[in-house]
Amino acid sequence: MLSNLENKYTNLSVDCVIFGYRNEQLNVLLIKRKGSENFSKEQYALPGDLLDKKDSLDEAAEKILFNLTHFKGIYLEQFYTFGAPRRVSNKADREWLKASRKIPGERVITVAYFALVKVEDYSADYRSNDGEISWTPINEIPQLTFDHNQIVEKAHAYLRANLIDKQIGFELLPEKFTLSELQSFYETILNVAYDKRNFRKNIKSQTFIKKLDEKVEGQAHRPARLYTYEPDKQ
Amino acid sequence: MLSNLENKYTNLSVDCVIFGYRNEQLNVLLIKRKGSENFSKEQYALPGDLLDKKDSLDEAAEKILFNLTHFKGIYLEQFYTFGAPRRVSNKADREWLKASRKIPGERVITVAYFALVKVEDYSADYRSNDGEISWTPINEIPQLTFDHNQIVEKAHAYLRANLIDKQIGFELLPEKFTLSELQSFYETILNVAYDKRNFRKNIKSQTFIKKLDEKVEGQAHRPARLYTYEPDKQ
DNA sequence: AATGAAAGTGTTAAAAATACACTAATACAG
DNA sequence: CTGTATTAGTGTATTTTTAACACTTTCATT
Repeated sequence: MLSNLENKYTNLSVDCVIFGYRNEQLNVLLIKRKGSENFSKEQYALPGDLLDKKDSLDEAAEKILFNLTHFKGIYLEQFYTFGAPRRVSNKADREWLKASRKIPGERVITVAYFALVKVEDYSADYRSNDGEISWTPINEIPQLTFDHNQIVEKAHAYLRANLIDKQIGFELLPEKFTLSELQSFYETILNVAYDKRNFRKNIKSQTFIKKLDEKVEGQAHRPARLYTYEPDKQ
Repeated sequence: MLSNLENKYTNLSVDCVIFGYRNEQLNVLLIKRKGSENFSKEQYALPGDLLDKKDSLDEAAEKILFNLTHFKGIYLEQFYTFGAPRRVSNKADREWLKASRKIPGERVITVAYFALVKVEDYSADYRSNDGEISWTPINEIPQLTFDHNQIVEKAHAYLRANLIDKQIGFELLPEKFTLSELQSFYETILNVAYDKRNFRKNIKSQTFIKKLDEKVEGQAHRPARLYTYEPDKQ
């Protein structure tokens, strides 16, 4: 089910770094490409596609995301455009390009997007046309095709830099969370440690975090109160 | 002296929002296009060009900047890529494209850069191939071609958001400045007011602002001490 | 010598950030 | 049903940072 080349730019693509939080770790969605006739080794890549001539950049990113997750309305933001002339340089990358719908040899400029999904909402059943997709902890990311490692790195830096100010962390957390979970989440992603009482004092001063009348059940210790994120309207 | 079309992408350009600080105001460098045969009204635009197939994005931006200012080593940063399919939509823009080296009708995606120059270093004698260039106060920017107004707006927001944290303000100020100038500079760009004593106390606690043994001369009042910016090495 | 004009300076109060240790609620094992 | 293990939840005192506020100094000009 290859795309019609005529409708696509051959030198412009959109790639997505899709973050999810699971098992107390930040994860990235990667595609495992199957080996081709000419090139049998497996390779990992970011989900992406050549830009359709009809689409805006945002639309292209939304489509990539929808094709993988069948979700709409996910947090999505453009963060950087990569275009070194020798992006497509190594042999394996060229082989794969030859075997796929892209034109080998030409330099491709890619507009990189940054998506945040709540993994528990996400059904991992979907497969990309390009291969299997899987969550990979950010610290265990293998060598990726092209300059995708560099793209992930920049996305990661962007996430950290904006996690608190832009309140985007809540796009990664489930609807309902305990304060311990929230603290551990920030600590993991920012690689810092917070004092429990100060953290909670701080959270309680923020109007956009609402205490619910619900508690976690079924744990062999004191049940934790649940909270939810409600962005301030105005 | 039109560029050779064969060496350029027809659907990818780089545009620069070049900021300067003069007359106590933030200014942007604009190009005034002369009217063409078919279209006589003057138009203003950001400096930019189609991407050369050999250049990286950063190199392309450097070239645009060098052609205008004959300076190298200027602060330059990519900040966003614009690519709505209908970017090139209005009649005037199409006329100009037809009259210039670009291909009319095709959608152009532009990678926007953000440059900061010290205007007193900059010789305004140079002319672009596209027309006269001139500093324009940010509050007096006319309607620009394509979506350039939107690009300027986003660059402006980016400048404000990063002015203090990234210490980029010093790229706009002269080498030596007084604390009153520095205060007024921040107040102008951020549209805030600072208390003089608190501002100075704050500045003096920052290691990267060095007091010089020099004072401003020739003013009919107490001469102000000069300071300079020295980024912390490490 | 007097005037005008901007430069320069310190203290106090309020707010925010930090450090720190015990009690409470539940499931489970015995 | 009692005790234990485990995580949730809570308050106060100290330090640091930010904010408010008005007068004196230094020069050029008349």
